[in-house]
Amino acid sequence: MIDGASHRAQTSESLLFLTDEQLRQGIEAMFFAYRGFTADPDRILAEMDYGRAHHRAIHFINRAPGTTVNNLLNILGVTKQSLNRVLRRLIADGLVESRIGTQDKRERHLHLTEAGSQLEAQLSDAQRARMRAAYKVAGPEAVAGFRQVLEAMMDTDMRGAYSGLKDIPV
Amino acid sequence: MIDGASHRAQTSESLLFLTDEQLRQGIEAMFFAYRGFTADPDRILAEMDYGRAHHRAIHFINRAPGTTVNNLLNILGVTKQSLNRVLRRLIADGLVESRIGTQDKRERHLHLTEAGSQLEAQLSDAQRARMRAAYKVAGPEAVAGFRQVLEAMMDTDMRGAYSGLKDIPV
DNA sequence: CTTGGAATGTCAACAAGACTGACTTAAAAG
DNA sequence: CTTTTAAGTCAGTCTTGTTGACATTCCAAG
Repeated sequence: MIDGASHRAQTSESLLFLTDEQLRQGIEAMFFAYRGFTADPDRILAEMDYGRAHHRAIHFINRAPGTTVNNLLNILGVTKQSLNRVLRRLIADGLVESRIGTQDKRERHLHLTEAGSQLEAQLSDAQRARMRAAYKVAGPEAVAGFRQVLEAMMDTDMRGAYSGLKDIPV
Repeated sequence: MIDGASHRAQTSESLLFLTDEQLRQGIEAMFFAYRGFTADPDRILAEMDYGRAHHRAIHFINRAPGTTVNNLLNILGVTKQSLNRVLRRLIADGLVESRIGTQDKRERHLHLTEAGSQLEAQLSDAQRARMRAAYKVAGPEAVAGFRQVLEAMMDTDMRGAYSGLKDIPV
């Protein structure tokens, strides 16, 4: 710090976006936006008696085909028992296929079936549509900022999980 | 549209941020960030056997003291039975006070007690701390973009609900 | 080779928090 | 006086999270 004046100027001007009021608005914006974010897939899922948990499983299986149950567990941050109930139903309904690992027979490798892929496409089309509309309205600069804040907000071990990776290292 | 060339330029250059891959990354960033967003309050709540539902009620009662049950219902987007279960407990535990309306005696106006305010402060301090850290890392420009995208992503009837209003008109 | 521990996955039971539907009470509005 | 509105309650269901107990499989140390 070179002098007190520059510090004061920084606190009173360029750091205005860090006031409690600004933060409260950000918190509420996050709450309402997340509701919008899930609203469209939720409607589709409700029609076929699935929930958000099924969506999350389908999404990440599509994203990383052949992923193991354990890997999925770490990404989703739930217990294996909780995930297992969801997977059991998806497998029974013919949306997901569980293949016993060839090298390690304890592992189950998960893949979407044709029907599973179709539902995945339907769900992510809906979710992308809203995201695309929001991005379009806000513009590329805003999108860059959006992504920066989200990245800084998540737990550090999740930082890289969504970028461009084939395998999700958690 | 003036000519095909300018249209092509727009699609291939300035709209690169609207690719499916970009959107997928945004979707996953939203998922992971929301988990971070709720993680700190969740830990505090778990210690006293409360859940996210209690947090939401406490947050919005603090935000709009004297709000009616019906108003809260519209903000939270749950059924009155669901909200009632949460409010009953908060009132029994002495965190929330329910005052019969003076003008319209059918209405119940909700206020935080001293103990309720203390918990609210504890929860929002934790949540603001993470938000503040993220804002600080990303910087004011990014924050502006973050807010723009979130606003565009929420349902239109929720747009104004979090800005600077005393009463939340839903 | 065997055995014990670690990893993986399954089954059962329970709790929170959402939902619907039916109903009551009290007060306001017509 | 009748209807509508605001709030609350009771009962039952569903999703999705939790623990605990258990089976299977792999691997490494003895």
